Amino acid sequence: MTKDGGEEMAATSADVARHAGLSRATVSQVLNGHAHRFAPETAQRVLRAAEELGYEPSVAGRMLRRGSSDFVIALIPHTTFGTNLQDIFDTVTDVLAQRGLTLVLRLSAASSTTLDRLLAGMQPRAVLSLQPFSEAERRILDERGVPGFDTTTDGDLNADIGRLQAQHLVARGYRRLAFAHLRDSRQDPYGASREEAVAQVCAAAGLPAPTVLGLGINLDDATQALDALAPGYGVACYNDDVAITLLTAAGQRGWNVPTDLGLIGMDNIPLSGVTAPRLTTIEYELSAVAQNVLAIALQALGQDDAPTPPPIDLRIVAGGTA
Amino acid sequence: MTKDGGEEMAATSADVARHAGLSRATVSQVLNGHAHRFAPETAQRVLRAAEELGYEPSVAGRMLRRGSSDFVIALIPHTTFGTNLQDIFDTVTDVLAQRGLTLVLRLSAASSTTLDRLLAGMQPRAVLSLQPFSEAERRILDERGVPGFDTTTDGDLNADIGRLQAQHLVARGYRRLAFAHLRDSRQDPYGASREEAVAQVCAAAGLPAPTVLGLGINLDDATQALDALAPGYGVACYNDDVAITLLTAAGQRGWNVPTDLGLIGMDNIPLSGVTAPRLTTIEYELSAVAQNVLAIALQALGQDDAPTPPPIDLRIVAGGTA
DNA sequence: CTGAAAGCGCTTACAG
DNA sequence: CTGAAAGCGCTTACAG
Repeated sequence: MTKDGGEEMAATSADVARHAGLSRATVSQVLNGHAHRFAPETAQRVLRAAEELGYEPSVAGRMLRRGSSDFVIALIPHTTFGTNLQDIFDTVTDVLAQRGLTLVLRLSAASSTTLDRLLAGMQPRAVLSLQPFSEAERRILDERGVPGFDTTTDGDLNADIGRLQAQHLVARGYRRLAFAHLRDSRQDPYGASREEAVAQVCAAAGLPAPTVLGLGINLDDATQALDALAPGYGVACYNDDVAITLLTAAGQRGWNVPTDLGLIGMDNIPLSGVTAPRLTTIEYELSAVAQNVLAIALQALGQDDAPTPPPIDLRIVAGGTA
Repeated sequence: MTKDGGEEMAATSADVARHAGLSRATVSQVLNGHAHRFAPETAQRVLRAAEELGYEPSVAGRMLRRGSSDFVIALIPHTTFGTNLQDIFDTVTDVLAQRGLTLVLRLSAASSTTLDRLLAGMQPRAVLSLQPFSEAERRILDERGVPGFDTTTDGDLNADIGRLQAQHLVARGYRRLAFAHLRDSRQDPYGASREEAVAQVCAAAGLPAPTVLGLGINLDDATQALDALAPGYGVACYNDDVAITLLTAAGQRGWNVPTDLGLIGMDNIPLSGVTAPRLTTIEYELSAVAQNVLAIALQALGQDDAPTPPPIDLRIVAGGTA
C-alpha cells in the first residue's frame, strides 16, 4: 500500500509515447479510434506500447479536457429486489463497457444535495433510474444539464403491472378487488401507479372501486388486513412477500385460497414456488427493464449503434392462489 | 438538455475568485480548511461567493492535481440481501460525506479487467467489500496501490456465523449436524467459511463431521436433500430461503420440526416470521458490518477522527424450528 | 496576509 | 502522416 511498495506508477500517455518513440498527440489519436489517420505501422507501435505498459487513460485528465466523464450513474431504488442486483445490471455494465462507459451505482434517495454534488463532481453522461425521478431529482438533473432516464420514459411499466394483476383476478371471477400495499412506503415506490391501474380495471369492468390495504410482513398486520375484506375478494399484492403473508394469515383463519380469497403476487421470488398452493404471481426480467432504460438513454445520447429497447414482457406465473 | 437550455455553466474556482475579488489560490485555501491563514473577512468573502454561485469543485481538476480522488468504492456481493442496500449503506454514505468523500457502489464479480479499469480511472482512496476479496482482486488492488478492506480484515465474520449456528444446534441436543449450501455457488460467497466453522464445532463436541448438502430454492431439491439425512439431524442453513424450503419439504414428508429435524436459518428475513413454526435464525445488522469495514478503512487511511468499529453482534432469533 | 506560477494527464485544433 | 502548443480546473510550494 506504500507508493514504493513495489507496484509501478501507473503509465501515462507520455510514457506510452516515449516507449513507442512517438508524440503524445499520436498516442491519443490512435487510442481514440483515429488510427486510420496514421501509418498502420505507427498505429501498431502505439497499441503495442500501450499494451506492454498496461496503460489505462486517466479519467481525470480526460474529464477535465472533455468537460464530461465516461461515467453513467444508475440510481438504485429503495427496495429489496427478488433478483440479484448483479443479474439486473450485468448486461447494462457490458453494453456500456463496450462503448468505453463505466457504470456506477448510486443509492437513490439520500438528500438531493448529495445528488447535486455527485453530478457536479462526476459529470456523468447520463443518469438512469429504475424508478421514476422525484420532482427534486428532475430539477437537479435539468440544472446540471445531465440527461436523466427512468422507467416512465417509455410508458408506465407499473401501470401495466397493476393492470395485469387486476385483469387476471377479474378473469378468474373475482367481483371485488383489493390492492395490498407494503406498509413501509419507503419500500413501496411503485405502489401508487399500480393501485391506480387496478382501480381503472375495476371501473372498466363495472366493479366497485378496489379496497386499499397496507401491511407489513407479519401475521398481525395480515390478519387485520383480512378483517377489512369478506370472502370472495381478489387481492393484487404489491409483491410476493405481501402475498405470502396474506396466504398464511388466510390459512390460519380457515379461509380457503383461492375459493374464499384470491391472491396474486408480483416478482416470482424463489420462495413463491414453495408455498401451498403455489403462489400465482407475475414474473418479468428486471434486467430487461434496466436494458430498456439504457437503450433509450443511448438512443437519446445519439449513439448510432444503440441497442433497440428490449420489450418488457410481464408473464403470469400460474399458481393455485388465484 | 442542451447546453444553452437555460442551466448556467457550472461555476469554477476562477468564477468564485472573480466574484469575491480575490485570487484562485485564496479561494482554494479557504475552501480546503485553511481559512485560518486569512483575514476572517477574506474568508467570509470567499464563502459567500461560493455559496452564491452554487460552486462545487470539479472532481476532475482535483483528482488530476492530487493524484487521487475523493471516491470510495464499495463492492457489492453477488447475493440477494434480506435487507435494503439503502439501509446497509446509509450510514456509510453519511460518514464519508462528512469527510468530503463520496461513496460509489460497484458490483463485485464482473471481470477483474473491469476492476482494474475502474481503479485506474477513478483512483479511489479505498475499496471496501462486504465479502472477502478474491485472489485476483487482491492482486489488482496491490498493483494499483489502492488499499482494500473486506470482512476478513477484522476477524472472520462468516466463521462466527457458522459457529453460532452449530453451537445452537448442539445446545438443543442435535447429535448429527448438516450444513445446507445454496446450490448456485455464485450466490454462496460465504458458504465455505461457515461450513468449516460448523465442522470445527462438531469436532470440538466430539460429533461426526457434518453432512454437506446443496440445494436450490425449490421442493424437489429440498426433498432430495432430506433423503441424505435421517430423523434427528440439525441443519445449519446458508440462509432463510434455504431453511424455509427445507421446512416446507419436511412438512410434506411428515417429519416434525423441530423433533425430527432441526433447522436454523440466517438473516431473519421478514418471511421467516410468517412460517409455522416461526423459523429459528440468526439476525445481525449488515449495516454494522459495512460500518465496521468503513471504520477500519478510515483508521488505516490515517483519519484521526475515524469512528470506532461498531461491534457486530449476531443474535439468535428464537423460533420453533431448532 | 495574499497572489503569480507551475503542473497533474489528456485531447484537439493547428502547423508543418 | 506526425508533432508542438494550448488549456480544461485545481492546489501547493513559493515569493512578496
